[in-house]
Amino acid sequence: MRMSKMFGKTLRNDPAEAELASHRLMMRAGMIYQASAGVYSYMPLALRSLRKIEQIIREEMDAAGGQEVQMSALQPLEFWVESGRSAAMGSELFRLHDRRDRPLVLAPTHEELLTYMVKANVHSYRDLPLIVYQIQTKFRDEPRPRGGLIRVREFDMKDAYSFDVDQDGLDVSYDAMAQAYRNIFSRCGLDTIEVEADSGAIGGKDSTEFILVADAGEDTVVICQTGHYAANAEKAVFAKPQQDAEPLLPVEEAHTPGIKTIEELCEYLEAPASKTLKAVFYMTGGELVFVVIRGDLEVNEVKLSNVLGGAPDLRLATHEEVAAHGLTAGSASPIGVEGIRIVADDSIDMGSNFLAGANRPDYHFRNTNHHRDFEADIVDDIALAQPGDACAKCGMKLIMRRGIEVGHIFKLGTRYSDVLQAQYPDENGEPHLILMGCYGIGVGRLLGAAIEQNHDERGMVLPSTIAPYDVSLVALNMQNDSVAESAQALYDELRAAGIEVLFDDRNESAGVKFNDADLIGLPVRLVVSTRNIREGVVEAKARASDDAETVAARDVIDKVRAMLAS
RNA sequence: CGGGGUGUAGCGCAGCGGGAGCGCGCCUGCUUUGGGAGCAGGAGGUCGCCGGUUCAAUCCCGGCCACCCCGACCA
Repeated sequence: MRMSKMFGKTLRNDPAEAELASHRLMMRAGMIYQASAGVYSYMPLALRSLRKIEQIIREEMDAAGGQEVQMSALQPLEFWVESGRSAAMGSELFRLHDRRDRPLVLAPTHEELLTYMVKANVHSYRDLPLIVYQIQTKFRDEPRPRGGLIRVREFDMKDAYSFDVDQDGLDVSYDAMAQAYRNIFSRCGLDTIEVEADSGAIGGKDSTEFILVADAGEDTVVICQTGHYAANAEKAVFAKPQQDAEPLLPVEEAHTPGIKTIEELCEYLEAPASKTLKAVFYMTGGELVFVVIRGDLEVNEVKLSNVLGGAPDLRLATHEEVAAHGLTAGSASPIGVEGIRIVADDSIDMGSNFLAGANRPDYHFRNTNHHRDFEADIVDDIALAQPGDACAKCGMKLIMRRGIEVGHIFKLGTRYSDVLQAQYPDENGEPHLILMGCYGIGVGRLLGAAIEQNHDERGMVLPSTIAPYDVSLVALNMQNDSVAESAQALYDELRAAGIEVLFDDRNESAGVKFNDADLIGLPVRLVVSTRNIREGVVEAKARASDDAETVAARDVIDKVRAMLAS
């Protein structure tokens, strides 16, 4: 490609709107054009990278036995009502009506439609297992798109879906997909970690996220220093500090004037936070939920939502809502509370004789104990892991990192086959529900994440496998006939050798060309100049390196190939 | 949806009750060519939209919209 003709110009100023490096650099390089919040068009440079990423994905999916399809993005709302996800996805689902006023959606993902397609085409256990995948545009009306391609409303995604006769088969498909994912990210030049994850609105049980560690990431992951355990903070478990059991003591009331927080209580009564019970109030679907957790821990709202069976619109209750139920925020405890669901973290059973609110202002109880003094309706792990907590597996300290979720794989089980009645007959003609898995990669997000992980102060430093071209061919002084001729000859020669070249044939100064080459960040830069021609050489430099070297003109192809391979 | 911020030329920004500007980019010509060149000339704007105040509004007031950031939410 001749840069003088390329659609997409570089900018000399950073666009003010872009904060993330990947967003800023893609804007500056003229790779993307924003139409609306979280809606981007891809210019040629970005599209070439995306096509390369797609091709890598396609090869690995095919190698794992996948068959590619393309499904309709426009779907009847009916599919989503039947699966129950119209309600579950709420306003995240783009909805529209056709001219006959029939309700439609722009598909945010394709489990429902593909399940119907499988019902129509899988008639026997002999047709299973089956892995089907698609690479296409999906739509989600995100509450807050951000970060360029990192979080968008219209996006390209690879989704694969597996269909198996039983759990063992699902496990095999899931493991095959996990390995394909490792291959894909590795081939794209990305360092990812695998973490246990919450499955959210997709549903299902086991799920693993592939996270690219980056400060700009939206997700927080919890990692054991040993490397044996890693999980999304939404899901992460940890070893809660144990306390020796004590003989149960009688409840006593303590005067605690003006004391409202755990911190104040601990100071006033000279007790550790782990000897207190904290009351936190949430609202979900109009119901107030009383949450109790040991004072040294915090509530994990995703875990809380899950133990409540998927609490819609879960949020902290306001002081007014708490007061309306006759409770006293700041000195509340579950003792004597009736008619309100009480959800407890299992930490309240780790220890005894806790300090807790007395349900009237300025008083607390000493020596409260679960079962003896109150009974929780649900007891489960609803605690949030914090940096420095102990790993549940080995006891080593957990650390926290920010990361970008580039892939997520789920064991859906019968979540969709049950509600949509996708069955197969076994050898005896007996019907069984098909076991499903689904496996997603955000293609555009992967490009953004790749740039997030591979850039310096001058621009992108793209992995060779996903760079839009292999080589920046920089001709210094195109006005000079010998430079123009020899650059053109090298351009032709490189292309004939199957090397993809972005030829900077513009009539720009050396500085502009070098800076643009650094910005776009192709793996190899070749320089043709009068100086080099005089010596019969071409200068070659890897984008990732500070050092350039000169090579004889006849050795350039071999040199470029070697640099691309390294 | 809550909080904060910004809307003036392609990009970055200044301005201010009465002439719409600067830097970069763009066009023409000449010179220049190893890290964002020089000189000369030039093009480009419903100052986000609607309404109000005023003799007069880009500027003041009100409403709306859009975009960005934090949070909520979310694959």
